[in-house]
Amino acid sequence: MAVSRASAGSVTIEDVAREAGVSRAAVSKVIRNAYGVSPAMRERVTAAIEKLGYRPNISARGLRGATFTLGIEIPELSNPFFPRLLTGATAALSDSPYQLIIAPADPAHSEGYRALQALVDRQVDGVIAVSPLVEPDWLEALAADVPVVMLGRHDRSSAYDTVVSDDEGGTRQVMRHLFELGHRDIAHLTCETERTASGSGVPQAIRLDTYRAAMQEAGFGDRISVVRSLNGEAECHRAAMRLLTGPDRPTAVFACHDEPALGVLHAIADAGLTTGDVAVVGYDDIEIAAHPNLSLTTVDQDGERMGALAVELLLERIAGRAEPRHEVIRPELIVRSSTRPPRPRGGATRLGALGDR
Amino acid sequence: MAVSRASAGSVTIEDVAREAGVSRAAVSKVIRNAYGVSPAMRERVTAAIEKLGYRPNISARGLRGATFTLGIEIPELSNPFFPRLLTGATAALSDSPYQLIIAPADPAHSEGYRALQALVDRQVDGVIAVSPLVEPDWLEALAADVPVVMLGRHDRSSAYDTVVSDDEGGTRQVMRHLFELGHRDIAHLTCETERTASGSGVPQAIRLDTYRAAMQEAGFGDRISVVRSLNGEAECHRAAMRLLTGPDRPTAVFACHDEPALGVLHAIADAGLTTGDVAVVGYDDIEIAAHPNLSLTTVDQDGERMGALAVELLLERIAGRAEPRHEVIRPELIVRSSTRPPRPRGGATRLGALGDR
DNA sequence: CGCCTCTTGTAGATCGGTCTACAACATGTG
DNA sequence: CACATGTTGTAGACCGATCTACAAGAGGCG
Repeated sequence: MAVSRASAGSVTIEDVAREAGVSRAAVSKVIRNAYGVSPAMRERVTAAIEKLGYRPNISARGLRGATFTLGIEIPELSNPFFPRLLTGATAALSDSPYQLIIAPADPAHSEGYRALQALVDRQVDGVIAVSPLVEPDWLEALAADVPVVMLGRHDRSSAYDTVVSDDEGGTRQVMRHLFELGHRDIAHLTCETERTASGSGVPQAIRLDTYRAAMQEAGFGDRISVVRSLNGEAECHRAAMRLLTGPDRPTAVFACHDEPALGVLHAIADAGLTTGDVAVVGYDDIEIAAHPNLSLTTVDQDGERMGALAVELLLERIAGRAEPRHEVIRPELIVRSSTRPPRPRGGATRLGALGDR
Repeated sequence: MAVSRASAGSVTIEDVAREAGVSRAAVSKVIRNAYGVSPAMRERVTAAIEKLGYRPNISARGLRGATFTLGIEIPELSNPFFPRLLTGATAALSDSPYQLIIAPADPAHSEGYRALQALVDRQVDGVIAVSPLVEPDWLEALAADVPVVMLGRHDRSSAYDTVVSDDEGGTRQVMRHLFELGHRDIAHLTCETERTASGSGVPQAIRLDTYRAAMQEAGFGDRISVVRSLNGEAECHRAAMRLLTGPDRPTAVFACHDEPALGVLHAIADAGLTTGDVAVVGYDDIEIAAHPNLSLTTVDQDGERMGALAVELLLERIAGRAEPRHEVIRPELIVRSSTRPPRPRGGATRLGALGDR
């Protein structure tokens, strides 16, 4: 283990300077790779640092210069999509001097606000925000203080950069796939209303709007069926159960992301049905979706890429870029066995009807 | 939103003091709730803080006093068990002045070391370490600097507290359950060797040792079969495939945690078998294990409780406790449909053999 | 040789808080 | 009334770095 002795009590820059027989400023220059250092001095200072196991105190550093810390704020880590973002972000930083720290957004408190504030209070050099619910205005004010990259929301601002997936495109792929299989009674399972206000820029809102538009355009406007549910597997399961045992059982359910989709699969099993009876599509392509026992058709968002891209943009901002950048990732439909053609129920007329579109 | 304007440029304690017409020290006293503040002064200072939207700079604070920040280091967030810890820890802090920050352990770098160092460098008031692989000595040195709680490893030290699950007890429950169902050819799927060295205190090592002991004690010592695999679903799947298609197919597989167990279920499906042919047991009870399409028998570790307990111990340490505390959580076997009695294969003799134990 | 420039190193202010020591004043007590 | 005690507020050192301004010395050039 070539790991330095755990910060050894507290060796300060003063100690290093004494050991090397130079001034504090000299040591500072060496560790910052600043101008005005002779090879001889660098040598001696480096040796002293090594010998004493010196590590700069980031708090002290933060008072004047950079902390080499990037903060990322994440809601509900229980959703397996978010760790994908983190994996990408961490990997993108692995050879840089920057360290990523994560602040979990406690849902009990005002969602992302507290966590983002906490990061800024700690003098991070930049923040990545994943919270879908913080107000754009507030975020803009934040961006005046510190570089900000917003992940996964579609509103644009010149104050901060964004990385989003093309949610409309992804949803279009889902709907086309279901239409091509012959589905027309397609329900959409999404979150409670406040999160999906049209125009809010939240991915779920765009998926919902696109679902509606696609149904309209395909001539199935009268079959639009939107079911809302609170977060959590149990809640989604309950909502799905109502949907499946209700009077107008759809032949396919498109869930706003994979977790509710798994809840639908759960309900399908409980209702004694199979995905042959009711097709299911999710969104995100979380790892477990590929498991043969679930085999969920879904949309891959490449969270790793999004995380890495967010870090990249943030580092550019820190390096001085002022013009905003807004990156869009192309999602990809992954077809698995949870989507099959609808079973003919009331005769073959329906399939025929689709044929003459 | 009663959220203060995003740190508003940078209002310092100086500004607040001027606004309230008092000294910096007075403001400091108010925000720290220190002794020697009259109600009148408190009033004026509080008003000034409110008016200016002042937020203390944590870096500056860290230079002398506390940062009210707890750090937790987590390996591989992709494993859904770890978010459970975080949920518990976050919830335990939701009404305290402390903020949790997470440092992901980049597997590319020397696992937990870098992340733990990063936290200490940032002057956290205490750290929770989840890394199973950092050396106890190193951790002890760390604990000399800052309060430490080690989560999930069984070695004890007087320098730091620990929170662990009773892995031996959990494994005993698993083995008893399998024996009672009639299984004797039970294989154990675990991680690569370095992680499971006996006596290392790593949970996987204890589960392995207990598996071996239980098999011996039941008289099946000659049927002990340990399969090793790297981390990751794909790797586990491959290892499981070898096991299932090999000459001595076991009737049950006990995996060291849920992710490899899901890999085994995957392999079982691929091999055209069912859990009627090969029973599967996992460990951790991650959320998806309860899904009817998987229905994995596993051991619940109550990660939320462990996380909350770790925070509790850490706060005690910070408050001054010096004697170590070592908490043990009792795990609980959750029986689902992935474990059924073995199918009689070579006649009924085997079941008979079990009977005369 | 005198002057100019470039390199190398240092002194000391500064960042925004905390905390100790102490001054000023009020109150209680013999 | 003199003195001890308690309360309330302030001044200023201090934490550990960064960073500006500048001094000292080396080398180049007419």
